[in-house]
Amino acid sequence: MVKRDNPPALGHRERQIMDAVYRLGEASVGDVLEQIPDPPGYSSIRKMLSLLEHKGHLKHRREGTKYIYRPTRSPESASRSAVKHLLSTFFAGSATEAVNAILDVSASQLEDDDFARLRAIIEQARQEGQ
Amino acid sequence: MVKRDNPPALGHRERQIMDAVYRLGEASVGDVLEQIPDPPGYSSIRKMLSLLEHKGHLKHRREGTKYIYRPTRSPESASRSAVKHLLSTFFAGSATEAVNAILDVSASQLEDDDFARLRAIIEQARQEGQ
DNA sequence: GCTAAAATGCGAATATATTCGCACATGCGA
DNA sequence: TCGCATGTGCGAATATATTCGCATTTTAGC
Repeated sequence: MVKRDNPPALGHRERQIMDAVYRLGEASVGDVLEQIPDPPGYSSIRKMLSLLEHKGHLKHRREGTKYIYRPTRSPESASRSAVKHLLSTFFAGSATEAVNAILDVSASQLEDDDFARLRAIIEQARQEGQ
Repeated sequence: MVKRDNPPALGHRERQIMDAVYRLGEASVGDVLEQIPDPPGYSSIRKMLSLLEHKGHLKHRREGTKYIYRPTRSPESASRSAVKHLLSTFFAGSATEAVNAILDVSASQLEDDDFARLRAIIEQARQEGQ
């Protein structure tokens, strides 16, 4: 009844698991399990990981008796996409609005050093952008 | 066979549609349709919207003959969550790293005004954070 | 070599999400 | 008033995602 050509998109758990792996850099089944709130059983995480590998989002290596998974896509690439998506969804593409929102969320935890670093980052971007 | 207590999470299309509505602020079926790449039929979008309303994520009002949907959660609240999630997933919670990534992504489109604004934002955050 | 512990492979049940078609309502111009 | 264009309501088929249990494999120690 329906055509279905496009690459299948990720479900909610799949995204949770991918996020966990990105957060950790690389992860075993147990590592992922610990990252997920209200987690399903060990078996389910395992299944999901191998499914994600099958779909091409993860790869694994063996370490001793267990599998260690990591994303096939680099963190840089993935985060770049996530940032773009965030900007376009909530900030009309405006970098300044997005930065403002980030600082709102985390201003209370920043030290003088961080603000100095931020100024430097902006200055560098200004020079590179021209 | 399985327990199921928790609030059901959003699927891929559901998220796409919520994102579209946030991007637009408010949207009719057709508006959403235009926002989605490789979109399903009009009927499907419609179904999804009413489902999302049923789940409590959207509400609608009537405008002439059509429905206009908007999120029940404020853009501020939703974007704050999205920002936190982005930070923790890709930047180990570091605001400076996140800002750096944003500027990487959009430095080429920024004007002098924007950089001035960024400096002001940082300065303001620095003062508020103390 | 045998056993327990810790992992994986895989089948298969179940829950959810996603898709659409058909019927009905409404507004509008011929 | 009739018929078309544009909308909604809703049922129901289908596709996907999610869950888990059982069998098998592998490692380490006795």
